[in-house]
Amino acid sequence: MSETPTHVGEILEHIAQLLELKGENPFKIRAYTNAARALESLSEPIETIVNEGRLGSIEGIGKAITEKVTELVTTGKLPYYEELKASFPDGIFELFELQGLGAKKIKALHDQLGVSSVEDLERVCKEGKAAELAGFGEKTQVKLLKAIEDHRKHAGRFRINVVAVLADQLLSDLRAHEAVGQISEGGSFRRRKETIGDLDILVSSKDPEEVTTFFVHHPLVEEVIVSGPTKSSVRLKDGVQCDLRVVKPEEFPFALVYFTGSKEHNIRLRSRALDRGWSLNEYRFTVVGDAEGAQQPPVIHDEKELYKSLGLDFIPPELREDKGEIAAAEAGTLPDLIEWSNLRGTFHCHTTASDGKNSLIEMARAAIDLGLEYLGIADHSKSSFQARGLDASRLAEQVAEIRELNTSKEFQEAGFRLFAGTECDILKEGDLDFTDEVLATLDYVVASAHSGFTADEKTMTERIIRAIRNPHVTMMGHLTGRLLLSREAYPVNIPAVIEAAAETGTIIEINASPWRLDMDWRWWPLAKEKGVKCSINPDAHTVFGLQDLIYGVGIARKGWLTKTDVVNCLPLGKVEAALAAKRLKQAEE
DNA sequence: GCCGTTTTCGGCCCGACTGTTTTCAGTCG
Repeated sequence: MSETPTHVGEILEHIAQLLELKGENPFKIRAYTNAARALESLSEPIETIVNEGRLGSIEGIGKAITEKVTELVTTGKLPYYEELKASFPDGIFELFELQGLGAKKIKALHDQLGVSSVEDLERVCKEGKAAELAGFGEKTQVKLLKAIEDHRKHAGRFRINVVAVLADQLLSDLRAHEAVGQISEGGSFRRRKETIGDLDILVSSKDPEEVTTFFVHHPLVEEVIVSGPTKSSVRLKDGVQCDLRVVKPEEFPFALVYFTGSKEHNIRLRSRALDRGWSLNEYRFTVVGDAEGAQQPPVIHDEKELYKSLGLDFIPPELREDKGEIAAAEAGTLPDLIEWSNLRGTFHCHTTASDGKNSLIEMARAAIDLGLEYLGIADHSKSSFQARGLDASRLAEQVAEIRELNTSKEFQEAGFRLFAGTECDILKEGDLDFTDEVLATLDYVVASAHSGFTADEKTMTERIIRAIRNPHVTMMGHLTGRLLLSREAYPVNIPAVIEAAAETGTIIEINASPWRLDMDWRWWPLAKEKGVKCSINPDAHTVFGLQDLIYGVGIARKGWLTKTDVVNCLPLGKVEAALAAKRLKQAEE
């Protein structure tokens, strides 16, 4: 069983928590936390890095942690961790997930009341014992019970579409308020992460209390968690937590950078500021040390000027993940990221022929309304029984219908075109659900796996690569099969798949459904480096589903992609050749 | 435990809010 990066990262995170419980040096604790983060943002298998002895060259991983991770990856065990863990029960880690509960309090609860799980904590709180501990009180006890309830009700994160709806409403209502000056979303939502923990909103105002009052009384707010003069937290409908910060107008750019994060990105900016003799916080630059000789920081009006003052080009929020964006901004080599307006069409949509809710013509008209020049239809193939997958004859009927529609006056006048495709199941062994003769009648083919998810990594990878080697497979659909917050990805060696895609000229999809956002943004820089093209596909099952494309654009941006990396930025006149390129190439070879 | 051109010691990002205190510790982001 191989150690996934997340698994190793999780163990380092646990070590940090255990050291905290033991009251260790805070900086040692931070070192483990930093190392855990560093490993979680890797874009290649950790085994490779360990085997090639490159672990120590990752920033935040030094001699001691290199040894421990190497031991863990090569032997599957880490005695140091086992020993630390021996003094505390396994349930202790879940306690760290409760709001308002940290290491100090967990330790007090454990040592004095024998609390070793969330259930234990619930019991001692109900018995009134928690309130008797030093530093605890009645209010703390009530808050802990509430935290347990919240944890059970809405543990975890939210898909981006859930947060987007709330954000749109709140931002537009706040924007209309007279006391609100500048306003922006922040946090992981602004960075367009695949899932969002909470929604951050930043406002500038000369009357912070007025804005805060308006905010905590907004109809979407179900509960106020904390509320101070400049900072408040509420629980919205659907359980999403939302934090509002109100700052002075001149503080806004500093606060916006600060609250957009990521934390790692901010730490880099701060140390860059220190190099220039300035301390950077969420409000301003301050000259540090003996001001003699230190240069005065410039006056900052917006984020762009802030980055410029640190010798950097403006870094789009999606890139602020400490994955090389600072170095690129310094060198002036940041990519010109793809934008929504660059999309000219899209592929991989469903209709009522399989499991979609709208007909062919309804989907086409919705695409025209969105301003698209073309739409690729890819209904399920016959093995997807549950989705009413099409067999060869139903597919042939649909192809005929598409060809017919393309000659219609309506399409001609709109300069619009449908492409006939399929979302063809990858069967066991990597065979496809249609014969090559059938596939050859289509404009393009999306190949996806919808079954056999329990196969091991080697089998799954071979299956997918075999499908990729078929000359008719234009693009790979939702590469890992993950359903965010619901179903884990099946194991697949992504670098190997990227390699095969590069070799064969196979496109890889960004499935833009907020449930998938697959292939993950962390892999796109590698794919781009290898020359693999991307297609941003909505996997739409309704006319509204086409709008999910916007989330796919966010993920493409996070993956450093430009419009030249994305095939559906090509105009109608050129995209056909891009779809045919692989078949031609393989025919020549 | 990590890091480094003031480099092998002595730093390590910084501030808001809450509750329990009576000036501050704990937690969070």
